[in-house]
Amino acid sequence: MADNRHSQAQSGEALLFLTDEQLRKGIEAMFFAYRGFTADPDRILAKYGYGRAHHRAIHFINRSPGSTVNNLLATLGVTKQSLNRVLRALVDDGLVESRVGARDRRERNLHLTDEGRALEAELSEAQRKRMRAAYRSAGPEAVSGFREVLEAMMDPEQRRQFHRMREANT
Amino acid sequence: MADNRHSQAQSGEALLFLTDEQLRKGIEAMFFAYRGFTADPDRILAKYGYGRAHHRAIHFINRSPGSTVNNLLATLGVTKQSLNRVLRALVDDGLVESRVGARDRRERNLHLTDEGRALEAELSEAQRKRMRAAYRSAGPEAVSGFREVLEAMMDPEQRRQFHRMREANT
DNA sequence: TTGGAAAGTCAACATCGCTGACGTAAAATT
DNA sequence: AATTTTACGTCAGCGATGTTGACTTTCCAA
Repeated sequence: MADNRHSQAQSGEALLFLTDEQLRKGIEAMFFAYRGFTADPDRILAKYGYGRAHHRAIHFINRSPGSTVNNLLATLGVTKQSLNRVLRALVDDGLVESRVGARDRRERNLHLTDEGRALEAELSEAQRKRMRAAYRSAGPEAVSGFREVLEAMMDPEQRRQFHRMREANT
Repeated sequence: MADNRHSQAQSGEALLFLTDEQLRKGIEAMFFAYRGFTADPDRILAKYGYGRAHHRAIHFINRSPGSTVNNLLATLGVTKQSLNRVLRALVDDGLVESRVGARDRRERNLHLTDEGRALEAELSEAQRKRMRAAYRSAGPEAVSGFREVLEAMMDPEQRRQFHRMREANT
């Protein structure tokens, strides 16, 4: 139960990366890396009195300008009450604009203001800087593998969201 | 500012993975993948009325049995007050044992009880199952790249913790 | 023997998830 | 035209998890 005994017996080296010990190291790597991943934005957000929830909202509004609240809800995977609290703060502070939908007036189309874009840029640059350094040090092939494994770790629903994001490029 | 214009000019394809767009995709992949990464444990923890903080404590106590509270604090990167609340719940519920240190009686050596080990196994198996599936689908070379990039993303302090963990194997 | 480290505790607070309930407006359906 | 559904906003309350600050107890070591 503690160790994956198949790996050695079944096909030797080829499956060594599937031992329980290797999997545990992967789990721990995710834990520590995610801490690094959020560290820089967290420091910036603290300056403005925001949290990670605000960052995520800002990120995806910037990513898909004009998107509706419901879309954002699905992307973020939180309740509307939770998102509303965050969104209200951003709108009140003038970082996000909420426009009544043209086609369907029940909908609200979300956009970043200039001020919102400025914060997005600050957050994004810090995060990209770390990613760039990690990518550069690991090299293109490692990056490709990194992306493959991450994608395989997502739930199907999350993977759909992830790919939908790819199409939403301007 | 919006796009990394060097990449094409400087050395063509070789640096395409460092465009801002590629970096953004990496950032989003981390976000969505981490959600998948924690989804299974979260469901299990909810059954017992625990959260992620309990999971992390259980994981690292299992990983380094007999470790002190201070060690755990450094690994988890939280305050002792925050950890204490979690640890107290686990001790009260009989999942963790806190033994007075033999050499230094101020210290507390933390161990999982049989019940604690049972929950650890349940959580760990769920998480490893997902990792195993992701690793298998991506292949050994991808896994190697995955690990390289994750490690490069950590803060130096976190990387030290990460490697220290490697040595702590029984 | 006294200073300080390690651990525990209490209080208060903030972020950010959640559920439940309710209201309004607009679109869709019957 | 009346009803139902959808989209959004909001209030109230709760829970997990992080924080700072202050204080006590224990006990090693200079």
